[in-house]
Amino acid sequence: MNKNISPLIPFAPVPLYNQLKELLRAQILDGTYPAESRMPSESELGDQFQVSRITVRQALGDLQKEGLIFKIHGKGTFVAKPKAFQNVSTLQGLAESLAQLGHEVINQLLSVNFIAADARIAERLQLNEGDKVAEIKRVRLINREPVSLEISYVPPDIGEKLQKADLITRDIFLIIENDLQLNLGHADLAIDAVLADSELTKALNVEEGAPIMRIERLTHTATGKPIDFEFLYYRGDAFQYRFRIDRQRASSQKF
Amino acid sequence: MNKNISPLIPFAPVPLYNQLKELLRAQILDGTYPAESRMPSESELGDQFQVSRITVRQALGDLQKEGLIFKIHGKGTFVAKPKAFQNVSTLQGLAESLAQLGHEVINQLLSVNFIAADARIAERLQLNEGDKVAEIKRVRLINREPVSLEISYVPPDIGEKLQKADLITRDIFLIIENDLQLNLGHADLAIDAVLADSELTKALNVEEGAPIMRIERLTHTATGKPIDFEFLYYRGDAFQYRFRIDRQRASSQKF
DNA sequence: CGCCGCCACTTGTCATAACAAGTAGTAACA
DNA sequence: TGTTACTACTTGTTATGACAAGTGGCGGCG
Repeated sequence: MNKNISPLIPFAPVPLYNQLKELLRAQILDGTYPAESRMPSESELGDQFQVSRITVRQALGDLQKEGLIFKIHGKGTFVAKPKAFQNVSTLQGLAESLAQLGHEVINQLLSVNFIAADARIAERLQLNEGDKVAEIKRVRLINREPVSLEISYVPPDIGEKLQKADLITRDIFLIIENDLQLNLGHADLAIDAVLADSELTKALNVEEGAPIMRIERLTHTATGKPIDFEFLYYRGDAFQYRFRIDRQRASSQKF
Repeated sequence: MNKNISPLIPFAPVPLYNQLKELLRAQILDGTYPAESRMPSESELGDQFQVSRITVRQALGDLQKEGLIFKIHGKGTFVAKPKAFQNVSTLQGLAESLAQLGHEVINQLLSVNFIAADARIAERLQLNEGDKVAEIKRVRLINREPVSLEISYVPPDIGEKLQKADLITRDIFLIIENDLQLNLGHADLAIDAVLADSELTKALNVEEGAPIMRIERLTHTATGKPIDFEFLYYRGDAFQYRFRIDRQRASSQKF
């Protein structure tokens, strides 16, 4: 019954927080801490492994970056569900194709405003015209060059929580699924091409009238409730390549 | 001449480290700290803005995550070059298409070994057979499911530095370009299909004989020196889609 | 001249401590 | 009964301090 003896070795070549991180990762994967369950508090973990809270936070922070756990201020630390969002991936794929190895991808938060929903937004989110919605504007930078402007409309309660989350480095869907405890279901998309207006010229650093690809995306929860209505504007000249999606052939083909 | 008055406001609704992060980001972008230059040390920044080193490190850590700066242990903190790696992106693109919004992508470090180069590795890296090379094995997990095994061979000096870097959360090309100060040039690739052997079955959690797509990639520095020879093994069933790359057409096309 | 060791400086790790802020349950009060 | 206020818990932020470890320069010694 020596389970309480700390397996963490001080002064080892591996930092304490790394040892703790791997230990906790193993415990999460082997079911010691099941999905959705609350983990011990930071202080408890510190007592248990005889390390300071700073060390615990460093380990937990890394695990959160990996998506294995998530935290809620004032409540605790929880194990994330292994499931992830499946549906829009292939559509987003065509936008993200440039964001590959070696490219830095940064999200820049332009604004978060609470406005009255116009007819179209209200209809999509199943609200009444004039109801308050949160409008989040973000610019995605690849190689420090703006490539897309993303304008999202979400119900005000969701908007407030998103506002407090880390919209710059964390993925918006991860935040919705984990921190907000909502399961995402499907998304409807429409794609067309437009010309850059004044807002787009400023945000994307293109000339007025430049070709812009617009993606309209309405994301639903697993229960079918629309939760996130967005417009994604991509610079046309950021797409040097177009992809055609073919159903899988056997294998072996050269370029 | 009030430039030395700290613009950071304690007790503001925005945390100090966030204010500092944005301030430094602005200074980097406006050229106060040019690319490649060394920034003030953490202690100096702390003195300058009257905050503790922990706060400075939190701000710098976030900026490093964004790829704006990089640190070298014992030397200092440096501004990253805006430039990024261009060439292999489209090739990698076909592998990463699943790793889109809402999918958690984790790199798991299996092993780092220093071994004697066999004939093929030696030839590719322009070494002599039997010379020591570093072998790095990583598994890429998407949605907590293993999808690819990546085996990289690099010269031993590079390998040692990579070993000390954060291979789990940071991109290997970013580390090579920034921390190691090497400019990447082009990459040669070959793609074929193989059957899973015992190592692959274990690493990728597939059955023996399952179809595996293999990508052989030799990455060169800007000066043409081969620096990274890798085998990327992707689960065949992880590729529901195949892409064909076409040169850009004007715009506007439907799916 | 070349090598080695010391020293100053840097980032990395870790402890202790305090208070802010969010959450939730409970007790007191109207 | 309902609402408010308090309290105990959590994570978030920040300070101070210390030592480890990596880098590079400088000086001394062979």
